[in-house]
Amino acid sequence: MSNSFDLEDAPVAPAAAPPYLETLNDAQRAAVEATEGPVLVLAGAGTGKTRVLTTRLAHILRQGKARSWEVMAVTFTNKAAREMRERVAAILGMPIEGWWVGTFHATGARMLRSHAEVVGLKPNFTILDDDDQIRLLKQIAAPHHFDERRWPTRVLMGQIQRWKDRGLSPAKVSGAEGAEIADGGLLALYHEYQERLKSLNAVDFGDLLLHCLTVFQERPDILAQYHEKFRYLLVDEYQDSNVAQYLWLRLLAQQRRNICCVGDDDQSIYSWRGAEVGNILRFEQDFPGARIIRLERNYRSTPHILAAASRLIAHNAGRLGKTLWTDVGEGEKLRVSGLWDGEDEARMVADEIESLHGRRKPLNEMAVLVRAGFQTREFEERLMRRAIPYRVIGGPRFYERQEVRDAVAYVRVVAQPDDDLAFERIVNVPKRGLGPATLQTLHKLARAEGIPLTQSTQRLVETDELKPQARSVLQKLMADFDRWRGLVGQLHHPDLAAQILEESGYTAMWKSLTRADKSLEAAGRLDNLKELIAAMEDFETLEAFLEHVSLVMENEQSNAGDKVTLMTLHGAKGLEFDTVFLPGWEEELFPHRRALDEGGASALEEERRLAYVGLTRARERVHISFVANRRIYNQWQSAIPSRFIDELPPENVDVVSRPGLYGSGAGRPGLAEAPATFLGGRRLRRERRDAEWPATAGSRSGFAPGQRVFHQKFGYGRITTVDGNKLEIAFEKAGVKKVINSFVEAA
DNA sequence: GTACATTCTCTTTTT
DNA sequence: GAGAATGTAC
Repeated sequence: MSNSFDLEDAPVAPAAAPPYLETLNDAQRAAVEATEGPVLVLAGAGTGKTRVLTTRLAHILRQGKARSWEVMAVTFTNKAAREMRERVAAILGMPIEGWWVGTFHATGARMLRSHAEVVGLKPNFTILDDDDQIRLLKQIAAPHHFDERRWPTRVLMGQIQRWKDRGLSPAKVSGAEGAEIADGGLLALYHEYQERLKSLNAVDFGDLLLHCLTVFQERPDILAQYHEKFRYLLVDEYQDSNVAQYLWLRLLAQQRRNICCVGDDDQSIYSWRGAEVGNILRFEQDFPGARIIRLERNYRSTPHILAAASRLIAHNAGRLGKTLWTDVGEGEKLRVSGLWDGEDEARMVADEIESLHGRRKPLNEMAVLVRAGFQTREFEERLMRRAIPYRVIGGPRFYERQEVRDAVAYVRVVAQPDDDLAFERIVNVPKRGLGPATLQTLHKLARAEGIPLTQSTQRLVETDELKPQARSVLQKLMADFDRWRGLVGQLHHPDLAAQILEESGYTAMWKSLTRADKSLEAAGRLDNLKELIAAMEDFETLEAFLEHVSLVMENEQSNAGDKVTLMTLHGAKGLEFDTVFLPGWEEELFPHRRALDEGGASALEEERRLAYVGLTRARERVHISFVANRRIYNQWQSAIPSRFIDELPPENVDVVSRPGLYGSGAGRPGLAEAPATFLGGRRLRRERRDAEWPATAGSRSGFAPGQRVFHQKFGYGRITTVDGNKLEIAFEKAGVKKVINSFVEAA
């Protein structure tokens, strides 16, 4: 239908420049007006990226270059997608229908629903969440007897995920690489996992794009339809795209080549999830003749903040390079505080917040940005005690909460009887006296006959295979499900959901928790269930609701009121605040030790980009802090300031370290001058804490103290001493052991 | 066979 | 201080 559409049919473009263009600077305007051909917009932090993106989209529609259903815009978060919709509609002054603006995953799902049969699925396939994935893989892996210690299911899942991120279906994983991991066992598992998903009529998140690639490759005619349909492609946060997303985009863009990617290589912080900075660095090669437009004028931060961020990020190699500038006035220097411990730090932040608030600064304009989620706790406690309102972004998300997932599973079993994973989740919730043995029986029949669990259960209930008690309980449950299914379409779906939760005994289960310490929690859970049911009102059908749940894991919490924001640095990307607190700038925490252990030098650069993201969130004030003593689950550890502190330009920073505390931060001679910060940092660490520290990746032959290793019998550990071919290793589970180096391999 | 209590690990970032 | 894997009591 859209195929018949021609440019000639479009409304004639107005002669004068539309008003929305006039407030843009030259670079921004160029990025908006360069509609034809491939364009890469390198948008530094605070340079008006979203503005350009939305104006460009509005411009394309307003100029009549395409109808709304002929543009596709992809983002990474639902929030970004929503914002894009709203802002474009605002510019154009009308709501826009039928266009493809959404996350990569939602867009992939939308396409895949139309062509599911090409990859052997039915259009109503279910989308598994993380938890389902892990449980499924665990099931599949069980008979293979993987060494749990060496290959925890999470790790296996992670590797499969990474293959998917790289666009590799099981058949495409190279033999060599497949054989590398668990002697090829994982690749076999990957095959099996995909088979199992297909038989469940389910996909995981990675499949949403991976299957699209397969569809495009096997059915050029389908791809051609999309070429015809989409005249313009827009991509947000391109630096975070993975290989699968890149391939997907390239296939879609290859015909018309009207693709515009916006991103900032300095803000690439998702490589651990498969993102490839290479995608943005390589754009020109991928799309010959591409135009590169740099947005370098920063509208957000003071010169001090910009200078500090720029100096810090300059320590990274392999950047495309941008020079951010601003013409706003000086402002305050960054403050770096050294404190005694985490409590001290939280108190300082709370003091500071109170003082700013006393000077009429809104709490909404203050944020505490941490490296890892658990760090928010200390601040929460302190803010609560001071009665300073706050909100925590991230954390346990609404649709990930146990009670919400249980409730959704009930609804899923009703709407999609073949959904084994949902069925399994709730057969024995609330407790119905069904244990592993009974489940085993259900599974056995299902597998033998190749039927879903609901069917095998139905059959077994009619026999004497099960124990009488299990049989009667399941009989009732199956009858309940039948009844509820009969009500689909009859009853308004939120009411049906409420009825299901009531009659299944699920709500009663929480209500019965009357123990003092649990009753508050139970009340919260019941509230969440109510909220879930209320949320269903927004959807036409049960199916539409379930799709939403699968794709939108975000917590749309009410953000009303003046509150301080607490969140991770990752969560803060794209946001801005007048005042930003950056606590926990200590080695091992930031940069995080795990990141360094696993990713070496490139991970260090990513940690640095994370620091850069943190700094550039601030408009007026940045307050960095580190502590000398940090309690990592019941043990006190002494900590040293992050190397990133030494990478800040002294002239833009005020150090307010408490006297007598170890490390005064920026400007310390010796540290700042060390050629490679890595080296400097390490020498320092050696003095302080001897053998516990990780060696950098790439120690030469043999083993070195501090190195992380794996031992067949003892699992993972860290070398403490090396004596010829004898090693002493502190194992994570087995304690300290002496072993011969040939029994050990680098982890 | 199930349900509950006790032990033990491990804590990065998430569409 | 939480989750899972294990052990123990019905």
